[in-house]
Amino acid sequence: MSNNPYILIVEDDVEIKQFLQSSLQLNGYSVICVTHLEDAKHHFVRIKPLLTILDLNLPDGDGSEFITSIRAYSDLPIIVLSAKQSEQEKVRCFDLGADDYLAKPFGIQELLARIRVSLKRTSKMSLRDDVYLADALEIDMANQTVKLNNQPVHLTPIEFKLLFQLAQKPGKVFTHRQLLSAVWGSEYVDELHYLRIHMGRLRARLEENPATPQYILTEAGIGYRLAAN
Amino acid sequence: MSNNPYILIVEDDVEIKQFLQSSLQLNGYSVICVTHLEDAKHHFVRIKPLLTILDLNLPDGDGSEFITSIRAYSDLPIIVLSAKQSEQEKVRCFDLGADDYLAKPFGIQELLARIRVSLKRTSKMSLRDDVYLADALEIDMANQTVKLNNQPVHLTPIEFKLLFQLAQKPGKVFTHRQLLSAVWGSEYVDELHYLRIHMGRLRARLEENPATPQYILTEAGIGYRLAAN
DNA sequence: ATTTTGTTTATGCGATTGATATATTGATGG
DNA sequence: CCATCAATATATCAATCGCATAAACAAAAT
Repeated sequence: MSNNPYILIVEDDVEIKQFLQSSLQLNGYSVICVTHLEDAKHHFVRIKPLLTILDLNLPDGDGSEFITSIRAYSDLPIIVLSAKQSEQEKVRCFDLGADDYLAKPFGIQELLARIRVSLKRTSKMSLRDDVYLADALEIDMANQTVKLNNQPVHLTPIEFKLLFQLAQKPGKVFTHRQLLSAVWGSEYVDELHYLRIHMGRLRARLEENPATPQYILTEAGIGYRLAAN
Repeated sequence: MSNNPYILIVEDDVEIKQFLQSSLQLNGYSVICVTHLEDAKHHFVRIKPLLTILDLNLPDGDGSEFITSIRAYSDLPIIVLSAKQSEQEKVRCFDLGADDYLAKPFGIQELLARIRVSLKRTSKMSLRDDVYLADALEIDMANQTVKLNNQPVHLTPIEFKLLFQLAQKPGKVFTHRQLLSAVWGSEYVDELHYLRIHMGRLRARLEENPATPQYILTEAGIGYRLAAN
């Protein structure tokens, strides 16, 4: 759902790839390796790696194309590796949106240090505050806060998870089992009463008149949904 | 008082200093140059430069000392210049808190590109560094002072960091892990009790009645935030 | 030498959650 | 239209969890 703690390595040279992979893993990072541009883009979208290590020279194109396409929608850090020492090339990469550039041959300790710097910075950036908006309901993921008609509403952790789940797709019906699995875990899919109780509590907080709910709607025999529009 | 659009150059070699200064000015930056460590620290506190270019080899000490003392309270970017190519030296600087490291001789275009990257990143983080004022509490980010009822309050370094972190975005909830990572480092993200203890100590200093805090608010299960004003 | 920080233990409090019981709703067939 | 039953909602209470704080002390830093 959110950022996975992965480092994506885009490198076609088998030796360097192995070297990077084992070094990073030894330092406690989870690593995913790809060798082609298209794979890289595909994986980036899916796993949202905490950081990408990118070799510029790839079999199916120039790595700088990767930077451009990623930077259209994400600020996650990219560290470029390249055989080229050319200053022009470095400047080009930086201006496309690379965060760092190491020319080969590089020391692995330096790379690891630069990775630490990038990761630390990301964690300080407090990420973006993605906010869900559904009618008068405002759900701030980063702050785990909810506002109703611009009034802050206090929710407990479970209540927040429930509401967040429903807000993934307003209007869509989530089955009891889906909600139980998402909030409590897959081993709780039969504890229907948990859901009832906490939905009740959630309504008590959000609904003016819980008996005739405006936001959290019941689909008898199936589950619940958040009012669309 | 607030962030001035200055770049601080800490460099004792006259030739390089001149070269940097004119290059940066030609590219539209305002520049302040100093040659000594003590001057550097002094100016940093006063002008809060958007970025610092730091030569490690200074007449009155090692530049890394500057990094350490600055990083105690500020995340403004620091780019290190050094004649040393030593990987160990680079790693040391990065881990102290440098944002980038260029070994001499370097290309001015590369330096300019790296400066652009750092500045772009800072502007995305949009942290505040002016004065937070709420009721009787005054946090002066530029001067690193805290006043309560116009009386200076003494805070320990950790207490400073904690409070400044919260003051980066009053009202925003910082998770336990974010605070632990920002103040102690990412390897401490699970030491929740550190946070509790020191928040308690901070409250003891700032809050009239620590049991019903006015400024430092708890978000149960998530983290802490500074009361918005 | 003094202040600051890390570590542990214990305790009280209030909020959250889970468990149980009871009430309410709403669809359906008589 | 009412009776019935299943599904849903709520009310109440107890167990648990998370938080705050204190105290005591060692270790580290200044």
